[in-house]
Amino acid sequence: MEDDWGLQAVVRGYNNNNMTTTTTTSSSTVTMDGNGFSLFDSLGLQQQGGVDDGLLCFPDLEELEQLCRPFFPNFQQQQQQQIFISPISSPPPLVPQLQQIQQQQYRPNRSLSNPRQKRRKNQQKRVVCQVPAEGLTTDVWAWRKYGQKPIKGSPYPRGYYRCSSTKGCLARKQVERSRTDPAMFVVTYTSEHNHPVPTHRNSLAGISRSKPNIATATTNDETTSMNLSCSYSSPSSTLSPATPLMDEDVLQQQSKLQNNPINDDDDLFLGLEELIGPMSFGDDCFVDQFPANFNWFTNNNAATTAAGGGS
DNA sequence: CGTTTTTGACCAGCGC
DNA sequence: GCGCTGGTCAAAAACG
Repeated sequence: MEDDWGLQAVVRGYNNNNMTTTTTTSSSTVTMDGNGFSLFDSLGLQQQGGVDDGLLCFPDLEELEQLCRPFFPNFQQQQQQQIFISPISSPPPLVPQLQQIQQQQYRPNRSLSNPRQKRRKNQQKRVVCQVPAEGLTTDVWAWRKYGQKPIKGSPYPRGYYRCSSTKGCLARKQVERSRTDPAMFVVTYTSEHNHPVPTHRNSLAGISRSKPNIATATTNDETTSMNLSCSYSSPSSTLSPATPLMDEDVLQQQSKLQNNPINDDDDLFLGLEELIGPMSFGDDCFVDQFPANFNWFTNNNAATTAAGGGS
């Protein structure tokens, strides 16, 4: 697995350095630049630089605003604000309204009464986040890998993850290395969490299935495994994919993290919950919950203001 | 024992 | 209709 970037047991969020987030609907996409972007500022752009894989901009401001409005009753006011979100926190919460929409549109779980159903691909809404390799870190959600596929046109396979916090949670996450910039990873979220943020990790047993040498824990030459059994508490607890991006520092960092497991996570979880509320992330339109001038900060110390969407 | 990753197989969407 | 492609399932193995 030396080159298997497919996330290991749990993919836990991001460090938001240079993170770019894109919300995609059937017809449009919103790209959020992690360096303090203005969502609406970006709307005028035809194409977001630095975002590969064909990400587009949201062409319809009104559509976006309508999506946002249910989540931001004071939407206009919030456009004047800046909301800081901790790098240890997950992307924004999910809104009930969108949850309903999503559940109506997409029920991929074959275990449900219906046989496997797929929403038409071109109608899927999703959020695409582009994060640096070292930005793939912790997330309040627990993700379980359920598949990996090579993607045509890309030398890197795509890993498929689902939320493992709660049975029946439809949240999905896809992670693949950027084709144009192997140092970056494209994380795509679909569907939504149907449960609050987990406060304990007892459902996450086995997340730290780290192997003695992560750098060797790969199965695919073209992929890199990201060890994500890291603590949430450190702003530097960013784990990059094993190789080839793995460098000495990261390996040491991972080693430390593995030797210093998640004892403190509960406190952090609670802190997160207080900070951001019982958010849900994974619906097609999470990003829509951000106010227009949302800034995604990478500095842990800056993350003191509740992100939009909390309860 | 409960959880995870791995991975081949299956299935549906889509383009031709 | 056919083939390609992407997304998911599920069995087996591994881990704590």
